[in-house]
Amino acid sequence: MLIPDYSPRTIEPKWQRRWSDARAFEAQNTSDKPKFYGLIEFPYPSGEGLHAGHPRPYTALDIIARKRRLQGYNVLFPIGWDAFGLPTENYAIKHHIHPRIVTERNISRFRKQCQSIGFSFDWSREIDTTDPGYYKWTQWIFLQLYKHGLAYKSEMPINYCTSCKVGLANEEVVGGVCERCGGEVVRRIKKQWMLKITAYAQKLLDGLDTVDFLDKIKAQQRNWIGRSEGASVDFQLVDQLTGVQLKLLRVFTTRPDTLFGATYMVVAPEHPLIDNYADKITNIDAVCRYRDAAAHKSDFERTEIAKDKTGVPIEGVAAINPATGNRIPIWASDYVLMGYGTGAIMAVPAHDERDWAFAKRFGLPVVEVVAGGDVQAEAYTDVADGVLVNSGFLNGMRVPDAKRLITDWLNEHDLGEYKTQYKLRDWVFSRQRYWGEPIPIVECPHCGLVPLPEDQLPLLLPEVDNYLPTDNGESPLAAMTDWANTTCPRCGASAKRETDTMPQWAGSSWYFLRYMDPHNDQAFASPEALDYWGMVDWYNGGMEHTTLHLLYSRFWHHFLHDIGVVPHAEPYAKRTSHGMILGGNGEKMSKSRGNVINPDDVIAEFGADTLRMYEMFLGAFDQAIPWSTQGVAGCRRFLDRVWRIQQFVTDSDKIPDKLRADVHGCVKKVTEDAERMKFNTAIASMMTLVNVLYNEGDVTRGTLRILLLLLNPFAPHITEEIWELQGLGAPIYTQRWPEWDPTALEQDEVEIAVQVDGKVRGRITLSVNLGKDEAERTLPEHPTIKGIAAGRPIRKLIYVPGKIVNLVV
RNA sequence: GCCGAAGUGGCGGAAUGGCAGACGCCAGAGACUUAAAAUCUUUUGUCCGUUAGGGCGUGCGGGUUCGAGUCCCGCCUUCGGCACCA
Repeated sequence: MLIPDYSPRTIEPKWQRRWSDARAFEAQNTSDKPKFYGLIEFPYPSGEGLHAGHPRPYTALDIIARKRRLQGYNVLFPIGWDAFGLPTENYAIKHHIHPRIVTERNISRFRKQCQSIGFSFDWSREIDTTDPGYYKWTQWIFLQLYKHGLAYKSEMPINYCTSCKVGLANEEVVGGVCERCGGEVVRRIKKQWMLKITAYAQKLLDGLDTVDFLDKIKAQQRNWIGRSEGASVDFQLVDQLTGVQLKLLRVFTTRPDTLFGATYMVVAPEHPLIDNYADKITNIDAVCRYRDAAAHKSDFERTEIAKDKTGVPIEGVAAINPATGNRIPIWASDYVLMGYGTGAIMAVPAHDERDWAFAKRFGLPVVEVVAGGDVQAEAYTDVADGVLVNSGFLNGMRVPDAKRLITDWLNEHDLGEYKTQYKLRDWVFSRQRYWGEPIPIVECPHCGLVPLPEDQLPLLLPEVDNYLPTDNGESPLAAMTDWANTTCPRCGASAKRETDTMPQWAGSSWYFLRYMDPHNDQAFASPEALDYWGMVDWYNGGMEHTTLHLLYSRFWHHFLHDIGVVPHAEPYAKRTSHGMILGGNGEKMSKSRGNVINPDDVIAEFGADTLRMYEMFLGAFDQAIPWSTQGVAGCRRFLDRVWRIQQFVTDSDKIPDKLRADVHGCVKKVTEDAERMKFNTAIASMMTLVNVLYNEGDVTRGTLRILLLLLNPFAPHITEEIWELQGLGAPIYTQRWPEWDPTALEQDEVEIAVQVDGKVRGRITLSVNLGKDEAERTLPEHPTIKGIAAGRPIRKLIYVPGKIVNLVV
């Protein structure tokens, strides 16, 4: 049969139009079919357009979505744009273009690129977080959080460039200086909006037991939440000169059993104790100097264990160890962080590595309270087996018992109690930026913080001329007095709007709910839609989003569930992750490294189907992989071979007997591997099948049908085109996924390897029905086995049916 | 530093504790062609050997096991995250 050339340039736009005209991939909000909601992380529409990394997870879930449709599901596979954010704003500042214009331009480029790859997104549900119709509901959710006491204002440090006089994102601070001007960056305290995610720490932990996330994702979230059990202990502070009792200093410890070994205390340099007792601290100047120096370091720099510990003694104020009654010194050191626990610790140098390093550095006493190590040589941190010494009434007890006893004792004497502590910190929700959702709160001199009434949402971003933050560190909106000055919704007095905006995380914390009912202007989604589509069945994204976006969105969803507006506590039933695509040189793709691959170029040269195949074939889906342009050609070659199969298709709907095992084996492999995201081996098995078909030269219409159905989710355009050319019926997207016949895969005999002491020395063909006992009895007499043993006595024979025979000689 | 991963031919990678290197790329040889491209056939971990065959091989060092790329202990290196990039 004469066939036309394979021309992706022609057939790909053709099928994209057909699917679009037929609304082939639009999800129905009511259906008799079972539902499947597959979700990818919606992109940030950057100025650079899609790079080769984007299509990897998109193609993966597109394969799942297309396969599910063929398997008879009503599939929701949506797309949108997470379009607020810093890069757009910085671009707007630099080029004096409104960020909305920049955003629109970027979105339209992204949209076009996604369409050219043939993703089966439901374009009728496209959303954009910067659309007032969308961010109205982001603001609405914020108001609910506020009304339930989960949004509050608190003093938090921001990075502040002393030269540009603007607040900076962490990313804009490089090596401790401002990325743009190289100026000095300090931490400045500013009142900021916070969300009380810590109130959900336990729920977020417990919820993990109910969902199907990869273990490494659960592990990272658990560690991030960082639950630890211990005790809070109050230390009496005293004036060192007069001995007069001052306030209590509270610490959290996971090792209350070591209380007798607490020989000093350490507070974070920002600890309020310093200001409270400034008049009593005799070396207050030195302490303040130390505090200023610490303000220049990040938490990350401060807690590095390898570096030398720094610190300054707080003279004039001491603490009383409640167990020993001893007066112990207090130090300020930056290895204690204000953000974790109480910002103060009891130091037990004998049994904590950081305390040990600090004590050695400053000559503080090290007192052993758990026997078993040499605490003058190194900290002894074993908790399981130690026995208490030098610890009064705890002596002779094991660590776990001592923990209980001392905590009970503290409790009885009103000096402390059992305490569960989380590493998780509340979420700083303010940004001193223009391109974000305005926070719908008014600050009234009489009423305080007043939420905007819900009927006034959305609170629109005003038009401003200048997107630069103001030189006192306030948001650009603060300079927009027409907008910022308003009246109090409660008392009508003149009042001021909140001028900080929300972080980009806000819009992405609930977007998957909007897809369920994107055009609803009465609610963020109707209860029916939420009920029908929830939960997301399969959410794939990057590992880099595990601890922030994924946790933030789980938090919001738990909250929405608690106030009764969504039907499930957890948003995502299943979460998987993909590896990054690196540049050809093995480094992260970035403009500055000059190793960015643009999918448009690949499509122009090889076609979208080749791009999709290659992205899925180049390696294990969950691992980072460098791009190889040569590998792309191999995938195109495979599609060419598939195309040319048409030359020798015979007019039979049967699968030839001799090919049944190959064809059904491939159906099984592709069906199962796709579910496990083993796309590379699924493709390999289709390549193997095509090689077999070429070798046999016997391709019936029946065989071709199955090959095309299997390949369709991976390479949808070429398969539809061949299907049509060969007259195989209505388009593939209306067809059914094939099933394999297990009987086709059964074999009577199997050839297995024979090992001697674990090394392969020969092979033998055995019946698959040969039992283990029978084999171990009869095989030593088998001529082949005897030959392999070569006269040596067989001491033992291990037979694993269908796998191996191992002789021990 | 802390948390989570990864390390296998020239390259990307495959392998429920059971034949290491499937599939693909690159490279070599051959066929077709006036020629080239494309395509097809074929070789390809490495070392010794004419062959038969054998030695060595999954980051490094130990261990468990009849058997380890896979499990355990200790290292090294690389990647992701570390809360205002998203």
